[in-house]
Formats: sequence, structure tokens, C-alpha cells
Amino acid sequence: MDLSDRKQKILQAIIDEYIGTAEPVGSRAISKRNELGLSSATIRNEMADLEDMGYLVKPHTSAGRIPSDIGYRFYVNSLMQRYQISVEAVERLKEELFNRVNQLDVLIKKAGVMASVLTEYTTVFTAPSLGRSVIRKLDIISMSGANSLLLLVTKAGLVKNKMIDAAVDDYEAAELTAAINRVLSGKTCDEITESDFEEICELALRETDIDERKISLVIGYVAEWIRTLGESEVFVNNSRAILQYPEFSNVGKAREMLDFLEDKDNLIKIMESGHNTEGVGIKIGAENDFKELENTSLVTVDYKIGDRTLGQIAVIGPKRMNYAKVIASLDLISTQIDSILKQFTEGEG
Amino acid sequence: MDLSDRKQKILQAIIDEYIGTAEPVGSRAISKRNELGLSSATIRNEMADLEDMGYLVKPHTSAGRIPSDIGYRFYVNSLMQRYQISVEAVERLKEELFNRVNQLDVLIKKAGVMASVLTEYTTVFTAPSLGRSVIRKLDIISMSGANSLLLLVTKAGLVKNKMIDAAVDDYEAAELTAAINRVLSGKTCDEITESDFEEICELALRETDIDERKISLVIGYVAEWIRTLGESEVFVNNSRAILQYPEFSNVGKAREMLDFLEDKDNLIKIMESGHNTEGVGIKIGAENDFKELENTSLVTVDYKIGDRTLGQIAVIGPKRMNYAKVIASLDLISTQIDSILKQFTEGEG
DNA sequence: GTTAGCACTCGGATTAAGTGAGTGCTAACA
DNA sequence: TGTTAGCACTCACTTAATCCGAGTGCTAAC
Repeated sequence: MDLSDRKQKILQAIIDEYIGTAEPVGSRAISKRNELGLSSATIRNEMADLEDMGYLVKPHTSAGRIPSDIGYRFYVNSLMQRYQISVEAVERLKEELFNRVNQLDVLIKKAGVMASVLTEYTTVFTAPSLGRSVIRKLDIISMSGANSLLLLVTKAGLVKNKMIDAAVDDYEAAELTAAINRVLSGKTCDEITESDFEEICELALRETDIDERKISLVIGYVAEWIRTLGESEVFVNNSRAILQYPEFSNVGKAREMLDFLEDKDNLIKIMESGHNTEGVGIKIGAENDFKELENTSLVTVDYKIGDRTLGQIAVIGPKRMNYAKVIASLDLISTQIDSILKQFTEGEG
Repeated sequence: MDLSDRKQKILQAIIDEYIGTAEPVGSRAISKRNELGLSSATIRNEMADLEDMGYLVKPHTSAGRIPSDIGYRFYVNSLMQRYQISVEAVERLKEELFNRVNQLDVLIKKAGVMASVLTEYTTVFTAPSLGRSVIRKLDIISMSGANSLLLLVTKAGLVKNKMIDAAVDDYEAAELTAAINRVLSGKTCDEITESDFEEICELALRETDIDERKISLVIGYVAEWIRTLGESEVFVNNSRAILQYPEFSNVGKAREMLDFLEDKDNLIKIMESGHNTEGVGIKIGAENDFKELENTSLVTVDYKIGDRTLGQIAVIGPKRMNYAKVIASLDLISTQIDSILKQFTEGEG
């Protein structure tokens, strides 16, 4: 099961080569690199061994070899060199993320875009989960007219709003806002229960002279809204990147993949499946739960506030992706988000 | 220049056929339809005439004919049959648009999606222009912490928010909100000038006891924000639809097109160029200002509130698109938006 | 253990021939 | 005079045959 040092070097050379060219690599190409000082015949023998052991695969008899999923896995776990992201790229990322971004959803959206810019692959990210976000403030805002506006701000700086079909005047808005915040402020959406809303209604009924029907109408809207806010949202960036790679050079395959990426339910499942890993998670080819992804690899990272996970950012690319670069990029982005959020929330009570 | 009745019928038959099959159509195919009772030889003669007149084009000697841009133009202007959208589709659209949508941006987004669902083509739409929207209310909301939230609601139901790096307490928020609304409420963003903000500052300074520096800080943020809000935003739906059509069966072409659709500046220009038309505007092939669109057609429609244009919805598809259906769909959607917005704003003062 | 040499494999490119949809023209017909 | 049948011709596309070369596995010599 163990690989000799030489076999490892050869495997690494093959994978490095294949990642660059997307062509099956032959013994001669490796020999010519002259890093190992071995003839093609020797390499050929070693390659045959590596194939027997399952690390390499031949597309057909007279082609070179390409890495198997197991080969990639070994590469990722043991062989891969650390990738150093250029100072300029880091600077650009910092500037992009820090620059006047003080709303969490905007920050994450930018982070998702930057991930696809850095890696040149398709990225998927989930919007910050409201279920796990702590409510800072929930306002009802009176509009002159037949409706009013609900406004929710979380501690991490996420802002959501919703127009409702209920007219409230300034007094009612202020009183209801106060009642709501006395009960909900500091809770996460997941923690809020039916009885919280009952409590709000009682509070409003007892301490204000707002019409009971109006209270229950408005609080009903709030309750319904909070429920829907818990639902996950996913976004895809740069999905057309897959057209760049020879793996998808036929339109049919490409379209299948794009269709797959369009289906939010799939994406949510993917993101959930990537979630149970520490730091950067990698799924190679058939390791993915979806058949549609059997020719791609998925690299995911969580973003969190403190130790509360808010969502994930993922990169989807061909199995022969530049793992080192992708991992370094996601790592960088997640630490940046972390430090921004820390700074962003520490002023708060 | 005039086309005989028979020539028109033949041209129509050719275009109808070509729209369906995407294959050059030959004289025999038209003859076999048996609508005209003419032999293929006769049709052949007429087709030769139509080619001389510029309505048809031959890809090569021994292929059938395809319509030229001029041919399509004549078809669209004079030949095309009215398309009747199915009752179910209309119902679905109404339900989708009316159902609990009371924010303009959400409504337009849904309309854009529905346009691509109905037509099965790529759609582009501009977000409602804030520059031309009348401000209903601009609120400053106090957050417990180092920042506060700006909230803008337009008469048509567009909601925008922005976190700013300035702490205000409830008193300051209420007073500043009042001052701002006394000056800005009822104006469109385009109408607001520098002196409006000066007026707000004076007002706040004279009638409240808020610190002068804080007033100018906050109002400065508001001014800056309002300026940026004037910028156009465009969105693309279902861009992968282009992969469906044989015109883009090679990945290179498809990618070029997708890249083009990704560039928001292009899209803004496209939408602007489509704008100066009444009702539904159609640009066929080379009629478009962009070389990238020379093999596509663009159908645009404005959506407006009263007589104030807020933005556009456009369909981009192959030149052999089903014009009748696309036009009918956009027409339907724009009238629906119109009636919703009418109903939506008529309650207001 | 390493390597040179060689027969063998097989996908991809190249070429050649065949196919068929379509055209344009001509001559006959109503 | 308009319509049509007939026929030679064109040309993209398909299929088959051939060639080419990168790559392999195996063997024998170093």
C-alpha cells in the first residue's frame, strides 16, 4: 500500500502535468522533465505499478495515463505543494472586501465573486443563514398608505426588509417595534417560537392602546416572515467558467452541468454535504453525492461568526483543478471574512 | 419593391418553416406543404426572385434558403400572425406576479424570470431606475452600535437600504428623518440637488439640537448614497438558454456570447439602445449596435408607472426566434406590470 | 535495477468516394 | 404567358480506408 519515494515523485509529476495540459501524460514526457534522471522505460515500469495500485488510469491502451480519484486524493492529502497567493492578489481581495462593505450579505456576495476571480472556477455560496443569526433589531416602519415595511437587522449586519399589507401610523409603529424588540432582540431566528409572538401580542395589548385586531394582523405578518427567512438561499458565480475546460467541450455536457447548477435544491444539498468538515473540505469526483458531479471536484469552506457557522463558499471545477490554488484562495477568503466580521461586531453589546 | 401576394405567402412559409427547423428550406419542402398548390419548380423561380430582392439568402449553392435580416424584418412588420398566449399561461403569470408581491424590485425580477419561462429565451432586465422614482420616505434608523441604517422607499414600492458608519440615537434618527423627508419626500432622485442637502442641514441645525458635525456627517452619507442609487442595474436570466440553439452549438461561440452577456456595461447600452421605441421594440441581427449580437435578435419593452419609464425587459434569442410569441409575451407582461403598479400606487397620496 | 530496442495498439487526422438535397435552366404544356 | 416536368450540376455531409504517431509492454543486454 505504501508508495516508494520514487513512485510518489512520479505520481506527483504526472498529476502536475495533467493539471496543466488536460492530456493523458506518457512516460516519455515525465522522463524528459529530467527531474528524476530516469529513462522512459523505467518510468513506464513504475507507471504500470501505479496503475495496478489504483492511482492511475489509462483512457485506452495507447494513451498516456491520467490520475484516478484515488490518485487525486493521494495528491491532495500528501503530495501537493502549498500555493502562495501573490501579495497583489491578497491586497486586492482585502481592498475589495473591506472597502465600505458593512452589510453581511454584500460582503459574502463579494467574497463569492472574488473566489471565482481568484480561482477562475465556478463558485457557489449560501447566503448567511438567518436561522443562526442573532437579531439586533426588528423595526416596523409606517408608510403613508395602505402598507408598511418590516425591517430586520442582525448583529452581523444582515439587513432584510419586507412590505406588508397593513397600515400603521407612527405611534403604532413605534410601540409595536418596541414590543417586538423587547422579546426578539438578541435571539436567533431559529430560537424564536410561537409563544414569543404570543408574548409580543400580550405586551402590545397590555401596554399600548392599539387595536387588538391590528396587533395580531401585524405580528402575524412578522411571524410568517421570520419563518420564511430561515430558508436557505444559494447563489452561483461564473457558471460559464465550465465552458473553458476541455472536459465540457461538447455543448450537451456543458448544458447538463449548467442545468444542474441552476437547480437551487441540488446546490443546497451540495453545500450541506460539504459542511461537516473542518477548514477546507474537498470532494473528488465520485466522492461527491451527485452523479452529475462525478467528473468534477468540489472544495468548500465555511464562513462563521465566532464559532457559529453562517454559510459556505464552494468552488466547483474539473477534477484536474489546481487544488493548491483553490485551497489557498478559499482559506484566505475565509480568514478575511472572519477578521472582518470580528471587527464588525466587536463594537456591539 | 412590392411583393406580390404569392411571394409574400412563400416568404412567410419559408420563414415559418425555418423558425421551426433551423435548417435551410428548399423549394420542395414548401411545395409539399400544399398550401399554395404550386410545384417546386414554380416556388424555385419565386425563391430566386426573393433572393434577388434581398429577402432570402443561400448559405451555399446546393442548400435551401434562409431569411436575410431584411426578410425577417418584412416578416415581423407585415407577415407575422398574431400569437395567442394560452389562458393557462396567462393565469400562471398573473398568479406569479400578483401573489404577495408588493415590492417593485421583486415584481420586476419575477417578471423577468417569467419572460424567460414563457419564451424559453434569455432575458435581460434593468432594475427600476431610482433616478426616475418618486421618494416616498427616507428613514434613518438607529442601531445600537457604531453604525446606523438608511432606508429609502419609493412611491412605487422599491426599497433600498444602506448601512452607514455613523452612530445616531433614537432622537437624532427621528429628527433627521423628519428633516430629510420634509425636503426630499415627493421628489425623484434625479431632481435632488446639492442645495436640497444644504437645506436639510440648515433645517436640522435650526430646529434640533443635534451636533452640527454629526448632521453633516449623516447627511453627507445620505447625499453620497442617493448619488450612487441613480446608477443602472441590469440582470440576466436563463443565459444558458442560448446553448439550446444550433446557432451556438460550438462551445467557442457560446462562450463568447455568455461572456458578452456577463458584461453589465454592454447590457446597459443594449437596453438604452432599445429604449427609444413605443411598445415592443425589435432589433434584428445587424440592426443591433453590437457586433456580438449580429446573429441574434433583441425584443425589448419598457415598463412604466403612469407615463414615467422605469426600466426595460428584453428577450435575446436567435434571429429565427418565434417573434410572434416573444412579442405577445412581453406585451402581456408589460400590461400586467402596468396594471399592478396602477393598483399598487393608487392608494397613495 | 536500469535501459535500449522493438513489436504492437489504437485514437485521431487525412483522404477518397459516394450520397442526396437542392438549384438553375430548358423545353413542353395549358 | 405562367406553370411544370425533367435533367445536369453543385456541394456539404457521410462513410470507409488509410496513414500516422504517441504511447505501451515486453525482452534482452548492460
